[in-house]
Amino acid sequence: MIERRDVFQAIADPTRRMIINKLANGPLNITQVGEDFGISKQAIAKHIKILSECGVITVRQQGREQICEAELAKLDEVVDWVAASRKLWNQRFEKLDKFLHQIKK
Amino acid sequence: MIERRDVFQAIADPTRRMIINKLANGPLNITQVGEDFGISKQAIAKHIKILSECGVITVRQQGREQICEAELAKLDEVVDWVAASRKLWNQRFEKLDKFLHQIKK
DNA sequence: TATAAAAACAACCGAATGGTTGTCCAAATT
DNA sequence: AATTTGGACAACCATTCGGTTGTTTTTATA
Repeated sequence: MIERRDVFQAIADPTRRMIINKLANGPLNITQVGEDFGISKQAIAKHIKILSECGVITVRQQGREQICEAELAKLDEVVDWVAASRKLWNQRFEKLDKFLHQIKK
Repeated sequence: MIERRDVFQAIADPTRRMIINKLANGPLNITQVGEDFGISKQAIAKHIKILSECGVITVRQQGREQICEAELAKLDEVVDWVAASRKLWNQRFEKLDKFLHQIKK
């Protein structure tokens, strides 16, 4: 098994997606991030760690608090991959069109 | 842990992303999909199952073969989620702008 | 100063993940 | 008719995942 820890894995978990959505409204410390999720603060901290390792969020120290901020530019990687897949798919139909056009003559 | 089996999980694995890319060039049977990956056909079949359960590909029987075809429209869910997160993020700055504009008067 | 709060560190747990091998069946091919 | 081929089914395995609890350290606050 290869080392996986990328944006795709970061957004695979629904709790992490919710964390990203929460942070999209503005920076929060870990305790604030964890509010309203029914899980322990430690579990949240682990998600935060994964998200920051993947570059989807950044974390900075401020006194005793750990402030988390969304880095939504990282999600470009995901959108780019989808776009590239779509391009391949469309090219496939273009090729078919060209072929059909050719045999019609 | 809740039952997770959605598009986000489907594209989380790099092998599955490569399968999607391969199928974006046109339909293939399971054996063909598995070529050039260094893993067993059974492992590929499992990935195919997950992808089809998530609606990212469709599988149809044709004689003794199982033909897989990409359903890239399903990836909209991912793009939509990213877009929604971005929207929140942008609104955040708009609010800040409005606030700064207000205190300047 | 005593206490509460934020978070790190560590150990543990059950379930899911990604992979393997072996057996078997049905459809093609020879 | 015999053999190959595509794939299903099942059992197994090590690792990762998402979560827990308990302890400790540091920073605020009453």
